[in-house]
Amino acid sequence: MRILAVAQAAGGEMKSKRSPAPTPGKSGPRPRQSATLRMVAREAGVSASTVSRIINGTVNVSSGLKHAVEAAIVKFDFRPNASARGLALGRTLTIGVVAQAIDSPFYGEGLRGIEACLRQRGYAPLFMSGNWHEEDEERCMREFIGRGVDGIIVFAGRLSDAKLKSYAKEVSIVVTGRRLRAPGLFSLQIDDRLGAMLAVRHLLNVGHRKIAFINGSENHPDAIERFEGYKKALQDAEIDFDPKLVAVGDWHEEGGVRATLELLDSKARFTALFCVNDQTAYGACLALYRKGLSVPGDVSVIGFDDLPSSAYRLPPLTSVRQSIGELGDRSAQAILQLIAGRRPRLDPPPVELVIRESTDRSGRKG
Amino acid sequence: MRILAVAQAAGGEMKSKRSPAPTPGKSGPRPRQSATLRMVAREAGVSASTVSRIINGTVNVSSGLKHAVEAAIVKFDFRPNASARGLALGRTLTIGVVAQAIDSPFYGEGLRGIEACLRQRGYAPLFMSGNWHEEDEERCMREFIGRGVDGIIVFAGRLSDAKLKSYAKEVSIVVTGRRLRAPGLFSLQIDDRLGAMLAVRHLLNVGHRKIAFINGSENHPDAIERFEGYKKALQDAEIDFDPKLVAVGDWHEEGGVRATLELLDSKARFTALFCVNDQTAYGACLALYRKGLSVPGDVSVIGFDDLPSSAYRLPPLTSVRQSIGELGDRSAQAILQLIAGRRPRLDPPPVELVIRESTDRSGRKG
DNA sequence: AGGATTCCTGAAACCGGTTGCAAGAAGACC
DNA sequence: GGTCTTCTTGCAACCGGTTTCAGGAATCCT
Repeated sequence: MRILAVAQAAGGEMKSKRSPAPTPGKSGPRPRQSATLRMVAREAGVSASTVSRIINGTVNVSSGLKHAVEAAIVKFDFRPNASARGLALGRTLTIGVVAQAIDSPFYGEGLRGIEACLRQRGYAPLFMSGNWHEEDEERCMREFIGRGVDGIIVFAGRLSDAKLKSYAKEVSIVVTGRRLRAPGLFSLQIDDRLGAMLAVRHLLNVGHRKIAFINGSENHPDAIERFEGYKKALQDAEIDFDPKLVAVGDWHEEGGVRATLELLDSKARFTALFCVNDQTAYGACLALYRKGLSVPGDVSVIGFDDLPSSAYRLPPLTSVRQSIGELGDRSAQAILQLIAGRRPRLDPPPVELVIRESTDRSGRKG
Repeated sequence: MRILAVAQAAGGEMKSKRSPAPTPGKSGPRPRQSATLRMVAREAGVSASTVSRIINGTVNVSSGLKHAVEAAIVKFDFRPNASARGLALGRTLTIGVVAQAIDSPFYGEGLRGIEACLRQRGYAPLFMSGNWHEEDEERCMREFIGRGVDGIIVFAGRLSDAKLKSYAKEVSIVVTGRRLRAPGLFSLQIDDRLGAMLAVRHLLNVGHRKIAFINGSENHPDAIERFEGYKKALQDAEIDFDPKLVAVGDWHEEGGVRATLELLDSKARFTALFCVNDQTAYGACLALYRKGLSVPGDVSVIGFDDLPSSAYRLPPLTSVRQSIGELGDRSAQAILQLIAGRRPRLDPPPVELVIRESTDRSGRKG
């Protein structure tokens, strides 16, 4: 009799004291009665632990039971509850990703790389945008930590180094776009300086001497590095740096338009224009077009990033390729290694010049 | 004595039988000893339930305890464990989002709208890409359900209606890009047909009679609707539909290039070109340029989507604006309403023509 | 003042997987 | 056949919040 009672209790037919409604919504969502581990166990006539072990392959189980359990799993279309598993394991198989904007060819490509790599390993990315505000980024970080992500990738973020190091005490972090060393943290940086030098050297090689530069925001690390590269390449060619040939945009098309108009309105003369990124170059081309100048006839234009659509611009844009997708992929690899307790040994993807049709021999205005 | 023992056990100072290592990795990740509810409770000298109630504002708590608890929360920088909460509540405050590609101006904009709306309500989006494969999308759906997302947004997906309806039995679903009714499912569709008609009517208004069309994939619902709109507008203008003026691309720039070259190589003559989306139009412009044709001098080109960068093309592209960000925002609203058990009553954002410089009066070849 | 409410708070039972421990079964060996 | 291993398997105790239930205090009523 007692045994029967126990079996009944274990059977789960018994009513729980708690309200059985899964969610207490007003008119209430649909039932959503997904199968649980114990239901599968009962169906297969084994204990919950056995089912768990079969699913995870933790230890050997006799093939008879195995088949029965597998049949039950299929029958119920059972999928383990991720929250429960996360709670028990202390891992969520989720990686937080902070980007500045999801809609942006630049970030989009990086996120694709991250997602592809993570998914392959059973992880999923949780994305949030920082919207170019440090406070927003910080909110993302706290949200991620609260959600118990296993690691965080900060893709070209603005958080201060100190803040990042501090967060790295709580969770593994990979950050791109800066060089930073700290326990639990790994950084992956494209060689922006070299990329900028490649761009300017190319312009020099085809005969340009008056090369203007449109920067992104002035204090952004990437911007600083690219500006440095620009100056260094000029210096190597023994050309004096002229501050009047520099304007500041905003990393977007609109800033490129504005900065280009500024340059054209100033007395400064130039035959080539190096833009801090492709979107800025798009704006620059439009501004030049509006002023009746042709690219590359009157002014050669070169960008940085080599966004997918740059190959389809009119004219196709010469640019410095930094494989952002690849950078995303490596960031993902790095975070997984970091989580596994290993020290990542990964180089950032290389930069290379992609010559298309927006740059040409020094034009008539030279 | 017994009481003491109990207090000790509740105190948590006692060693657990289980391994205390949070994660059994090889050299082991960092400790990650985040505070728990009970630690906070002990610090404040109250029970765990009281802390939980204060955090959630479930019921009133005397202000003395409240202050003590709040101080303890700050002291430990306590953030409730999302897995545990998800397990207890049966909700994860996470919405799965299936898109075809994260890197794509089109999807990017939609995802931004979704994220902005969800975040505001305390939800976070879990993104996965379907990569234009139905099997991939299905994998996403299963993954999401396994992770216990509270709802899923399928952004312009390929899953069959039947599959979607079936998934909708397990979880709330919002799908864009098709018209579909089912319990637990809500669909939001841009009026593609009308958009296409607006585009073609504009071309007709400025005098074009030979209007070619480049489609996306032939069987995609959006493509079908836009094609229908194209034919309807021609019919309204009493112009015979000519299948030789239709080519098929792939929604991307490359397909636009190929299809345009096909059209040019065929004997068919046309003075205007309506492309199924902006990316296709970008490719078309490049192909025309390669063939020495000017836009809009020789051929007028019009796109669909009005991607942000279309305003910065050379020439700036005339397009049909469908506010994809807005569509994302409304999808997010809809899924939250669905989850709350309410029936969403939302219209898709309107389509409108944005006239720029890639379309002009019928050219010389007319 | 005494009894009936109402309010606050803690103990304990969940949510659904995972896993240490030990008992029982099966196989190995003398 | 008996003893020692080695496997397989179930029980129960976790993971960390949430919530029901009930006890005790405070408040209200006549």
